[in-house]
Parts: sequence; C-alpha cells; structure tokens
Amino acid sequence: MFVFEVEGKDVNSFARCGKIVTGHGVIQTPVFMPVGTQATVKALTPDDLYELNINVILANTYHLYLRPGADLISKARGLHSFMNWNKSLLTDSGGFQVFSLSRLRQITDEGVYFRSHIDGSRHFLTPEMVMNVQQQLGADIIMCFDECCAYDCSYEEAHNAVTRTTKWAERCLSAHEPEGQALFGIVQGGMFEELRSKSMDQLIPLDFPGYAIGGLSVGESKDDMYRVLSFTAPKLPDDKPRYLMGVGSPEDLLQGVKNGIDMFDCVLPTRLARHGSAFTSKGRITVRNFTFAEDFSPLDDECDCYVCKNYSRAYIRHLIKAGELLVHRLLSIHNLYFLENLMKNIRNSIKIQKFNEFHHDFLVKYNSSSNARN
RNA sequence: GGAGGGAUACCCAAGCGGCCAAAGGGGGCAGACUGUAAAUCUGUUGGCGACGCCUUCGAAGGUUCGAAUCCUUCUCCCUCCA
Repeated sequence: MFVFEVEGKDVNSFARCGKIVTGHGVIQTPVFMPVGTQATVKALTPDDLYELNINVILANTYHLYLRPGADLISKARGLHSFMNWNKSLLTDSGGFQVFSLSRLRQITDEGVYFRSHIDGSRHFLTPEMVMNVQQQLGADIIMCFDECCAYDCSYEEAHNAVTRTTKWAERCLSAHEPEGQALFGIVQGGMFEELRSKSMDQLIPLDFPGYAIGGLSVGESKDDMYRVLSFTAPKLPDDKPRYLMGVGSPEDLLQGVKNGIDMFDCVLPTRLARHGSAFTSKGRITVRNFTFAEDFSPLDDECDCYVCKNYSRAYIRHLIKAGELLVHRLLSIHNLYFLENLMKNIRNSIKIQKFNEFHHDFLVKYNSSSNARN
C-alpha cells in the first residue's frame, strides 16, 4: 500500500504539506526521516523513536546485504520484524555507498564491482540484485540503484551518470515486484541544470510513485545546492512525493520545503549527537566545549524534549568528556526531537499560509547567537 | 650500612654529544561532520613584540665550539643484599 496526498499548498512558495500512507502507517509531510543504516538508529530504540513521533526511518541495502545478509533478514520475516520497528521503513539502494566507498569499486553499465569495506570480499551489484535484496528486506519504500557523482565532476561524468541511472532505473522497474513496496526513482545530473532536466525527462515517464533528488549535499556549497534544488524540485511531478536525499541541517530543510520537497533523510542529527553537538533554536552548539562546563541550563531553553526537561549542558558535557555512552542517547533524542519539531512547525505554517514568515523568523533566531554557528 | 636502577613538558613515556622546544600515547583546547567504513576525523598543546628570540629535560657545579644526553656532588624514588 502506498498513497500520497497533498493537503495544503503555500501560495508564496512551492512548499506543500500532505501525507503518505504505507502498510505501516501514516506519515505527515514534509517529513524528516532519521537514518538507521545498519537496521538501528544508532543509540536509540524503536520506542525512543515512537516517543519522538517518528513514523519513518531509513535502512541501507548495501550494508545489510553485506551484514547480516538479506537471506538472514528474510528468515527473520523481514526488516520490520528483525529490528522490531513497526512503522514505515525506507531502504536506500546502496547507490550512495558506491559513491562514498568509491575507492573499492568499479562501475560498468551492467553493474558495480565492489570490494566489501568489512572484509575485502568481492561483490557484483546489479540493479536486479539490489531490487531482489530490497524485496527480501521488505521496506515500505525502496530506492532505485543509481549512480551518484561528486559535486565537482565534469559535465561528461555527470552525463554518463544520468544515462546509467536511467538505464538502471528501467531495469529496477522491470525487476520490481510491486506488491507492497513503492519504488522511487532518483534524479541525478550533478550541478548542471541541463542534466538535471534530462534526468527528469527520462525518469518521469517511467511513472515512479515518488522521486528523489540524489547527488546533493555531497560537498558542494550551499549556493550550488540551493541552485540545483531550485531548478529541479519544482519540476518533479506535483502529485508524487519528492525526496531530497541526504539533507538534514535546519536551514537546508527549510530551503528544501520551500522548493517543494516532501521528504528528507540525513545522518546529521544523530552523527552530531555522537560527536558532541546539539541543535538549538539559536543555532548549533558544541556542547563539548569548555564554555559549557558550568552551564546548568538546558541544551535549548525553548525545547520541550525529555533531555531539555531533565539535564543540563554541564552534565551533558561531563558525559562527553567522560566518554559515557548515555550522551549518545541523550543528544540523539534531543537532535531528532529538534528536527521533528521543526518539521511539525513547518507543516503547520504551510497549513495556515505562513511558511515564508516561519522560515524567516526561524533563521533570524537560529543565526542569532554568538556561541552558536551553523 | 652495601650494590644497582631511575628522575624528561599537564600525565605516561622515547631520546642518551649537534639534525631536540624535545618522538609516541593520554589528557586539555579548538575545528569538521548533510542517501553513516564515523562513540569518527583534523588541528593545536613552554613563553614571546613568533621564517627569529627567550626559558625548559630533579638541583647545583663542571667538561666541550656545542649537553636532556658525559663527569662531580646533592635531593628524592624503586629493587636487591645485610
């Protein structure tokens, strides 16, 4: 089951709000999806996530294929059951790993030769195989196997990646057994408007139930990212969810929504958490820093999360300095709460036609503090 | 009382005549992090009016063009023998 409905549109931007319904529940959009690459959102239990009102998370096909293996997860009656997650699940195809672990692979039209980052063993990934694995995992939304290229790649490289991504998208579609799982296409094209258009022209006729924008937030400047976003997102089908892959800083989420994006995923909140930083309404803070040693106020005095209601910056800093694992949990809870709260406010602002105002006000405050930076 | 071993920067610990303001850890401080090879990575960590100068390797003397490195004495610590 997969349904997408637009329920409200902002008249002053491309922003819209709505809902996605899968076999595992309703997802209000725009939505931020936490990343749980290895079938776990690091440091958190599913109950923690339910508590945070999170209705969809990501897992990664490439990582789970290598370990523990798709057959094993299949024997466990699928990923939902295996990891004890009963809300919606999206699996990324592994296309990004082909990019980020690029030293270990060789790409051909047929597929990708790959060496495992775990034990060096050889693997050959094809679109068909990736579809098969994703089917075994059983997520509600699955992704095409795509080729992501670096932000500074040449026109020719980006062009080749677009062509290959389209061919692979067609093969993914043929290999896809539709029941229960929605397969999304992924638009590539680097920083080139022409190629982004070409990619969309080729993928839109394939009529995927949703479209993702890949190849952004891979190191390019914010100007570049926003530029690509502006000439890509609004041109994706209006009646289907648009998913900006890999984006998760508050300012980028707002910019994405403004351009009509409905879904985001990002490791940023959970990674920052494990590395000792927190989002606050006045900007990002590095809680690890000395300046917070005797700061007995909450991470964010405007936040109502469990962590802000119960713990001080000084205590959290102490946990970081002491290497205590609890801090991963506490900061992950806070950072995810912060983003989910942001998305909730975004949805509400769209409903009442005040998105631009909210966007502006949020940024003014977010960029205001002297000890915070973005 | 006798015989050895040791004292190095915030901590541990290399160095054993010049290339040593002194390796490497740890700790401290700071920076980075955007479809997670990430509880990770990077920088920095004696003082300055810094491509140079000043003060440092237990203390005080000495040898040498030159000492953390060699010699003498002293202080403290450890091991063994009485």
